[in-house]
Amino acid sequence: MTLPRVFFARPALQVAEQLLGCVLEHETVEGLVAVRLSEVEAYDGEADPASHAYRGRSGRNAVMFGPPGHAYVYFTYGMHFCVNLVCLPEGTASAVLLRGGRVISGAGLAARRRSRSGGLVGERAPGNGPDLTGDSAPRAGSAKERDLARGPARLCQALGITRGLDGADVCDPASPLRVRSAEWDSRAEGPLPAPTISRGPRVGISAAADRPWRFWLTGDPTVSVYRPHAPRRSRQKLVSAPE
DNA sequence: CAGCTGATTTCCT
DNA sequence: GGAAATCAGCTGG
Repeated sequence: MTLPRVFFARPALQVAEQLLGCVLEHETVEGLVAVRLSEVEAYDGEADPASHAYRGRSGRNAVMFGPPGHAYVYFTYGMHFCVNLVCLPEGTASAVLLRGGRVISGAGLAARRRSRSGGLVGERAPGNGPDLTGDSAPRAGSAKERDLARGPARLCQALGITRGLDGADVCDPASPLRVRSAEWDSRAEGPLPAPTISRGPRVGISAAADRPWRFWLTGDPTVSVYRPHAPRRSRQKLVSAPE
């Protein structure tokens, strides 16, 4: 079932841990792709130096200050999208970044989107030329299948998530983008036993890098590799050198 | 396999 | 002006 809004009306740390194993799905005219979440990170809004909301509200992050259970989608590095789910009541800005998962439905469509160069290529009009990449799913257990939604930008690409979905209500079963609870064990009348969860520092951030606010399913191959923040030498300006 | 670099644009200082 | 919650491709060991 679709996760109720009260699920998200809690601190991001709690929501993050319980989102593991839940399923994010996006339905478009192209079809449905569903991803079982294996890796997430909590961001504590204005109290968290690593959060986009740390310096207050802006055009980009406005959705984070809204009601819980909505998607905050941002664009970064000039080419990638990443998706968060907003937590806590309206007026606060915490959220959970979805960093990785396993594609459990629509793997063929996901693979097609992932191989479209760039990932920024706008929605192609239906019938706008043949799709040369084929529509067969990657071989089960292959590296390609594992990498379909491994990493926040790849997850968005596999699901076809762009800025157009910023603000989407993931608690509405009629929404194109929604989140289902982890599989239900009908025999035990409860959620399946939680797999082992690991936690550690968040990936690729410079501020508050010590807070262990990243959660993942222990041993799951669809969890992205940890990478500490690495400052990069700014690129030489492209100007003809004098003399 | 680890490590580095280019791509490319939005956002904030 | 510069860094960014990233990724893919290439290099060298």
